Amino acid sequence: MARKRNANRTAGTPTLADVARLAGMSEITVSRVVRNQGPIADATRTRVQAAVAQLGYIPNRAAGSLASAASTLMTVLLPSLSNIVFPDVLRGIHTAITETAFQPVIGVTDYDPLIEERILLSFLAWQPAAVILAGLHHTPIARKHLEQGRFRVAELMDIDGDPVDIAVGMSHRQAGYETGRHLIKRGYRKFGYAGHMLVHDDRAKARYEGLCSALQDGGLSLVAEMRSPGGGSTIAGRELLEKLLVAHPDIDVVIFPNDDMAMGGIFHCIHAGIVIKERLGIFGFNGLDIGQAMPLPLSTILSKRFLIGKTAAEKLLESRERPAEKTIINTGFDIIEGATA
Amino acid sequence: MARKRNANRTAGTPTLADVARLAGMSEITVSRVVRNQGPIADATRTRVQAAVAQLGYIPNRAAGSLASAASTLMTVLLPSLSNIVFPDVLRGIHTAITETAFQPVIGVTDYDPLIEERILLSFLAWQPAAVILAGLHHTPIARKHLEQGRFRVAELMDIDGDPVDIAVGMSHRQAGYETGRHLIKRGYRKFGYAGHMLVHDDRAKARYEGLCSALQDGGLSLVAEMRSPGGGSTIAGRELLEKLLVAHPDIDVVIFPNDDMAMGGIFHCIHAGIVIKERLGIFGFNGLDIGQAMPLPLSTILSKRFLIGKTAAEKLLESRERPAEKTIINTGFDIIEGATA
DNA sequence: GTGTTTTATGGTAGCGCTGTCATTATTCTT
DNA sequence: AAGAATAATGACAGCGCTACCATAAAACAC
Repeated sequence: MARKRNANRTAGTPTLADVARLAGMSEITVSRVVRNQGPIADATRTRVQAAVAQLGYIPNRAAGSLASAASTLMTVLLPSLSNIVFPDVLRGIHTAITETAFQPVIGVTDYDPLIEERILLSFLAWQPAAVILAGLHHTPIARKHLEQGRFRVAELMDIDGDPVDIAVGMSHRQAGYETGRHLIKRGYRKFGYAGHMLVHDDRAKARYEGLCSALQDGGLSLVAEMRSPGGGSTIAGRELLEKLLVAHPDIDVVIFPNDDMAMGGIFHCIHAGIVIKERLGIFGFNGLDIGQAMPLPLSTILSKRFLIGKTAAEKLLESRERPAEKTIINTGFDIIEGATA
Repeated sequence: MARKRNANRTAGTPTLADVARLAGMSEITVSRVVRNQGPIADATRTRVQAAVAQLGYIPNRAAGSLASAASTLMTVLLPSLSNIVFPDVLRGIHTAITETAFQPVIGVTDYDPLIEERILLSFLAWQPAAVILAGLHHTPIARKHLEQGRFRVAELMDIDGDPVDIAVGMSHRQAGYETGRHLIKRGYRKFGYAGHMLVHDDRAKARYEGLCSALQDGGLSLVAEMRSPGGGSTIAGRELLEKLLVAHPDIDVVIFPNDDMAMGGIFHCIHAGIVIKERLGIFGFNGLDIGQAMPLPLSTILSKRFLIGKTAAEKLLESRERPAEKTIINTGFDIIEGATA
């Protein structure tokens, strides 16, 4: 009767007790061997491992997490998967944790703090060992949980602000500013901006503001500005630049919020016979490989997405505890001069 | 004494018992309300929900999974994150499950069945509700676990083979074959292939074989073939085409295993002043947006990656049980005529 | 009005593992 | 050689939840 429930559940799936019985050891010893924890005699280890292999034992992590009040899960909340930036970050995270026991659970927030909050709470139900999210801007409730939780927190991409524990990324404001200065130095004077309408893309916004402030410091300002109602795709960039040039034929350089859109801009120029760089400069952001493989390599800023993900995950692995003090890691950025501006 | 352990663990984190006490109900009733399961009087539900909100109760999924021998986790194993194809699939999966209780745990296999096996086993420790992986080719051990596990299985991308439960994808062999037929119809006769050396990319291989067999059926064969030692990037495609043309200047069309490489090929042609389509046809695979945004839209095959992910996840959500019989869903593909071949 | 089903709730016993505290054998000090 | 430290193992309770069975009240059948 007592076994009935078990019979219907696990139906032969071996447990620690089964392994212990076969190896002639206590459960706790088997547990220690499996977790590679505490002092174990070589002979014991060998015997247990043989029993594990023979039974094909797979530890039950739900039971383990419950007993130890900690899991091996790492919550990763990303704004989007359409934008290659975030798969790159995820790849970096994955590279760092691939040889560890950590397993990433991922959520996509669509750049919406409320969705982020909802997903975060649902993921906290697993008592994750760490939480990685993008940006420094979260809802008050999310922020409270991040600060009080029994897990480490890394906030990626952005470092202009006050992190919970660890921030890894770059200053997007500064990147925008440097973009402006670079283009002014190149001799451009009539600046256009071809953006998108992703309201919650705080980082694109910060770059935009940095750009404007560089122009201002140089005695200039944007002479034209448009935003694509769709997302920030290549097609959107292409169509938007066409419109922008109809409305403002006098601009001599256009800044796009990302490389995808900038490449759309290039394609429009090729199509319309506009001489890139001389007649119209084009500048992107991200430093995608494909932009650098073009006949005219795109002028842009290299954001180190893979490095950001990898660094953050490595930092989180360093300790089991929450860090005593906040850390900000600036991975920086590189201006890629390219041939389009 | 008995409380000591608890004190050090959860330190105030409210449990079901706390909610039950506050609401004046039994734990099981609270559990039912939280899970939205079984008949509950409206008044009870309201009272419980108020208590949940007041305490900020977050259910402990580890305990829940242990008790019910089932989790809300969905294991997703992808070959790579560098290739945009898989983030697209993941996006589709995410779209399908975003309003459900499922949470994706992802692993990256690097196209290696042994890594896939290792990650699969480590993820099975969570008793996932479903497993999604790419391709139909797995190690015998992995296959055994997939067949015997208490979860549903979907194998994505490929349908040329024998699935465990559900396969969602397209026939890559057929796609390769159609590519060959299409190009022959277009008048091309001297075929070159510019591939990569990802040994485990079974699908690229299947397309290659389909292509060869179409050529054979048309009384033709590849006159030139090279493989880039690196991955399948745009840069690789650009450099490879240059080399291929040096060795075989007579070819009149080149097929690439993906759009990224094909775009590299286009960039080489633009750079070298080769008239695309007339002098040299170029054909890719995937139908990426960026290829269609180019001045000469890339001739390619649209693989429906997002749809594959979404369909698979939806199918998995349909039932809690393993399906009685195997299902193969062909999402098909579209030839995009483009302007490059 | 009696029997039967349905609705709403609760008691209890685990799920499979690990933290805590003991216990015994072994090695090291001086 | 006696005491102290270390290495190796085990007993046992309990983590927070849900499956299972039971019960009581309400609704329904005839």
